[in-house]
Amino acid sequence: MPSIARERQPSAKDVALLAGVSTPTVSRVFSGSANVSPRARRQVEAAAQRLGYRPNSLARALASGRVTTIAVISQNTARYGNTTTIAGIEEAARAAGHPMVISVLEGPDPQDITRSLDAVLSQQLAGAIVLQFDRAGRAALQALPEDLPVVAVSGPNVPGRSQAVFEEARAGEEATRYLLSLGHRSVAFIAFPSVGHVGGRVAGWRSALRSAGLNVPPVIQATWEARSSYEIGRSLARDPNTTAVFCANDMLAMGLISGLASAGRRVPDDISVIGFDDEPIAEFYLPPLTTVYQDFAALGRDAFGLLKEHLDGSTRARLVRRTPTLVVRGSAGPPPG
Amino acid sequence: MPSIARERQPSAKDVALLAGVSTPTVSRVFSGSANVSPRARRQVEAAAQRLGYRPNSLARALASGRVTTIAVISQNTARYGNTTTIAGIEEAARAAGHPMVISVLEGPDPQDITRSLDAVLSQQLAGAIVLQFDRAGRAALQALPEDLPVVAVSGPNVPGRSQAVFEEARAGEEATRYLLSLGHRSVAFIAFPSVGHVGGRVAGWRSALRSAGLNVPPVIQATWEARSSYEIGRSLARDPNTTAVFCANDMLAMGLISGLASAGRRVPDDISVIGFDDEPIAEFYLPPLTTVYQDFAALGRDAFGLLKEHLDGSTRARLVRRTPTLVVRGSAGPPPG
DNA sequence: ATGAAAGCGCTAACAA
DNA sequence: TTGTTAGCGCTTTCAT
Repeated sequence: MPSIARERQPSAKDVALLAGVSTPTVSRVFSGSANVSPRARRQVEAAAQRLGYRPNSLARALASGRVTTIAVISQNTARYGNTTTIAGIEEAARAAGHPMVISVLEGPDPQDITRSLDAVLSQQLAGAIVLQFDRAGRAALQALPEDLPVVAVSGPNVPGRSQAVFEEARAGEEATRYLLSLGHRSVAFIAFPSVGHVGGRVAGWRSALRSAGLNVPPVIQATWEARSSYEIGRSLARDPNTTAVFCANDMLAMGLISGLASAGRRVPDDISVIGFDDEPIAEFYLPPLTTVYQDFAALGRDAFGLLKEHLDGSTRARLVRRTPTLVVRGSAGPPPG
Repeated sequence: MPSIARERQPSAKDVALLAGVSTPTVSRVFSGSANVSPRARRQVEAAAQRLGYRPNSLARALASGRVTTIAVISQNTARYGNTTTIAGIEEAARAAGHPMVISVLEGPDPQDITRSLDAVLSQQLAGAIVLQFDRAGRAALQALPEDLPVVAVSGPNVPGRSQAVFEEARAGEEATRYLLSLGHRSVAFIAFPSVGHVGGRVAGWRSALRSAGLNVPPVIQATWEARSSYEIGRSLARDPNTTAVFCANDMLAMGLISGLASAGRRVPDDISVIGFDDEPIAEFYLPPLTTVYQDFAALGRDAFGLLKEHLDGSTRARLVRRTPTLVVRGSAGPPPG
């Protein structure tokens, strides 16, 4: 465990000495206590300024038992949804004065989880936000101490914990119905790896198909990589029965369209494709992607808001929902012929 | 500054009591000291296990004066390059046992910088990595204490500090020469907002044009948003003289192509476009984007490696370079006619 | 190899 | 309003 010792920073004692007061007074000034004479306050502030004093937050947390650091626990931080959600959390946390550490889970195995969590828990957290976009998130959620304030983001329901989610099922239904309304007789679904439950998007797709009295075809399984749906596109190109595909996210939708194109099939003329997420690039894809917008940054802010309620003493688990919205652009149209 | 008090966690004292040893012995066991009898070690480990003891890293850092947390300082965390670089840093830091906090700069104004930095510096950092993809990074770099181990990533040269960079100029030159070799008589350049110095990509573009004895047209200024290059595309569509465009990143390239398409101009038939970064989607864009690959994750790992050298005692500032590589796909071809 | 004592920089409880 | 004293949970001497 490496580290280096650096030039000593000024302490409250140094400031106290220079200001001609005691350390607790310095402490009072910096913790915003009212009970300080204007004179003492002035002197302390001047001294602190001169020395470049900054309270040591470690010592502070240790002495007071109050800790403000929150952790964001996630398996992948680079994918669009994760990234944007984390940025939303960070923004809200920063505004509320909470430092944020990021803890990346190496995988869904119990050992990985335990190791990652041990590392972050030794840090004395005020609370944690767990991203359940991946499978590891679920496992982590269960391994976290009961009495630690925790909020889950997305994923399956977590009894007893606050949670911020999108109403994916509704959106999935809407997207599927939209495709149906265009005249398609069936809609295929391409899924990314399951998060350990029936995702809302799939559920919505199924239910829309069923309410329309249609058969529910088997889910087409992809990975998280656009390449996987590219390959799927190449084989789907040979299947004249498939006229509409609903993809679990934009990356898969774009990979699919690209694969389709490489096999000579055009979107939306030959086949319609809908994505999910509305990544910034979706609007500028060719064709512009019809997709479902989700405000990930707001989801992240929601999550922090929920955590904050617990930090402020609430013990009630709350569920906050956000509604994704269908964005109609150019990748879906009527079936050919 | 909110926070909550939770159930007391077991301390070294509790473990010591249960194990029938003193606290220092517990400390020795957990800090991997050799001078512990096998018997004591066993008892301590058993007791710790039973109590679920985890050393308090705050107290540890405070008592030892050794601190391991590193900070990543950046203005934007959501853009592709930033995200991926941060993931690379995180990966390397995690492997080396260093917790990582993320500190987002609100803007390039001195007050913003000071505020953000104060918050993160009060946390007793072992070191920091500053992302200079944005302007704020530069300012932050200068505001950081001299004696804090710091490494800069990308951006202009920083005397006295270690730095991990891409050889952008070389790559920019190569991309431009490639366009020229296709038969284009000139190449336009679309830039994102300047980071306060002449970016390597622009420099490379200029130098390639000059060596070919060509005029250097004015840089076309865009924002970070694809929409801005989309608009540029719409107006460029009316200009028959422009047959090749080099974009400072893939987002701008895709926005441009989309804008061009909306005005009826096709890529690469009517006009050639090259991007920079090779985002995962670039390969699946239509047309597949010819671009310059940069291994951001490796850049992040490089940066941490550099920081680690300083944490291990080195005071020598080192520069680590990585070579981007041209990836030829379908968005650039010979000029029309 | 181990324990007693001191101290990291701060805040809390109390007294004045 | 202010200072004194004690203590947060750990590590570090320094004895033994």
